[in-house]
Amino acid sequence: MPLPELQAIRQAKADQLRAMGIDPYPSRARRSHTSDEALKRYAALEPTLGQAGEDPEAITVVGRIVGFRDQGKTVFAHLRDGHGQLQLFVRREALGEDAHAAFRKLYDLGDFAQATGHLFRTRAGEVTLRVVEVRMLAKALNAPPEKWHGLTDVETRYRRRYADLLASADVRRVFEIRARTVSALRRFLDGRGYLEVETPVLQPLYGGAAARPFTTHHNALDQTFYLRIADELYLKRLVAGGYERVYEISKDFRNEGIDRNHSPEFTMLEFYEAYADYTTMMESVETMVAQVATEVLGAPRIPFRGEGVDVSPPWPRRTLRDAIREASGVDYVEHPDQAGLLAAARAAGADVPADTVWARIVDELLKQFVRPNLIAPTFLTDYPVALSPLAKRKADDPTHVERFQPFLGGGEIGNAFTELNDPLDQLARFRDQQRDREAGDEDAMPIDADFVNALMYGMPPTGGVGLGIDRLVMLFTDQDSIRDVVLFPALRNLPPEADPVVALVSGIDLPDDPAPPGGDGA
RNA sequence: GGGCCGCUAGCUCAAUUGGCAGAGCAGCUGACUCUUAAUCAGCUGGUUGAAGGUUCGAGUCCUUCGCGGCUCACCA
Repeated sequence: MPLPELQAIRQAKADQLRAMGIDPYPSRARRSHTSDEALKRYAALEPTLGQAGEDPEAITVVGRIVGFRDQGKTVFAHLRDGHGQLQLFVRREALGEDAHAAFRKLYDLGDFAQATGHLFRTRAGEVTLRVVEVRMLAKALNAPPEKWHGLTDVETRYRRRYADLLASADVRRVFEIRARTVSALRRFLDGRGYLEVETPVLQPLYGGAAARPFTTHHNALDQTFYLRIADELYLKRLVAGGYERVYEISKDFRNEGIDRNHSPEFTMLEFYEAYADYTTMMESVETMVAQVATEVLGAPRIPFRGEGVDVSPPWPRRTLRDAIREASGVDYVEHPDQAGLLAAARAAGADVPADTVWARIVDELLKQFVRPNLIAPTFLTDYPVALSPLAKRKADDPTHVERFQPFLGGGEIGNAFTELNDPLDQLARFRDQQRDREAGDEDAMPIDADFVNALMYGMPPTGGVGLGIDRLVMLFTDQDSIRDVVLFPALRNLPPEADPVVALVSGIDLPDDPAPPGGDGA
């Protein structure tokens, strides 16, 4: 048998259609109404219709067959399109005996079909199409997942997202919200005069974040390239070049662990504004998130764990130092050396390895004591300079930089600062990074001489923000895992011999000399 | 990478202390003129993730491997 049983049965039905002169994969479809347009049409028409309650005019709809209830002379089916679904009422006397028999025997759940007929309301009250003509648009060989439970195995859902999507309206909704969120962010920035730009994904030198890159190779140039870990340094070059407001929505890549909050490729929004500083950018962020939430979700409120969290501006602002001090009792400013801070952190109950560097201990205090409680939107501001090699120092406190991170739902959704535009300070910070790098810190940034050169031409005072789009979408859709807001999350390859899809497809025997499309078997 | 848990029919799930691998959905055959998780009768469908081992006998116990989830470490 060329196909497993279930697929072979459907393939045989396709062949029967061909034998009847019907192409099971026609090139064109016709539709006069989407499902929601049909429902609206009937709602508007119903009061004017007589006793019969039937639309005298025929309409044509298309979609996938998602329900099929055969009662002999009558078949009820549901056709789902991108806008909803519509019930079909398929009667023998309306369709003719042969067409009716063909519909009953040769159409299956999952097939795409086109139906023409008249709208009416059934006794059970559902607006339904009384079908006078039906046509196959695409025969499905695989049966759809179980109609009530859908796909529950998360691995299968991620590997075969198409099956997940066709089985689950909830999953489809998540990615619709994602798309609308990205488009609302664009609208917000476009409306404020930002220019959307595209900077290199393949970079000869990576930078702009503390992370390990993916490395690749260009054959013709015989040169190593890195997949970008951030857009920051390129976008600031553009500000130095004279654009006052730029943004990019980019896939960034970090060669690090994968977990609920981390994907090796993820989507980041970065935007930079000349003559702004980090306080301006805080206003932009809180306004943007609230406005986008209103546009996408209907209110400035995210559905956090079923509870909901208000994201209306203004968001409270607290310095990192105060937040840590209040939550843990540790004032890191009083412990400028590693040993002292380590002892204080441990005394406060933090779990910190003995060899943790000073800046990382501060980060641990933030993570362990502060972050989990930041459910309502909050800006933490003013970070120690050691944590932020691209941010500008505070004028009144050179040990801290003008940086903030927006927190929401117990996690950070971004990172922002008044950008460092002093070329020599930037060079010094790069050199510090270089020293960390030589000391074995693989995440430390390499020196980007060309970026320093750009700053030497002069970059205006600038505020910049990076926002994690995946995390924002997780909050907007109340999903706990980044994999549930990424359509095709990165997964380890199955060995071919263990992959059921490879087994299915490699087991298919095709005719030696396949007939031209639509011609075989006819 | 470490620890814990999981993998049974196309899909969703069962299977007592180790004792004949089952059900629902889907599918096939048939019945049925307003159903909507339609219903009714009958039927098909399995290398229990893979390979070894223990045993009279393994879905179940042991070992190794594969993939996934959670978690810790690293990070946004």
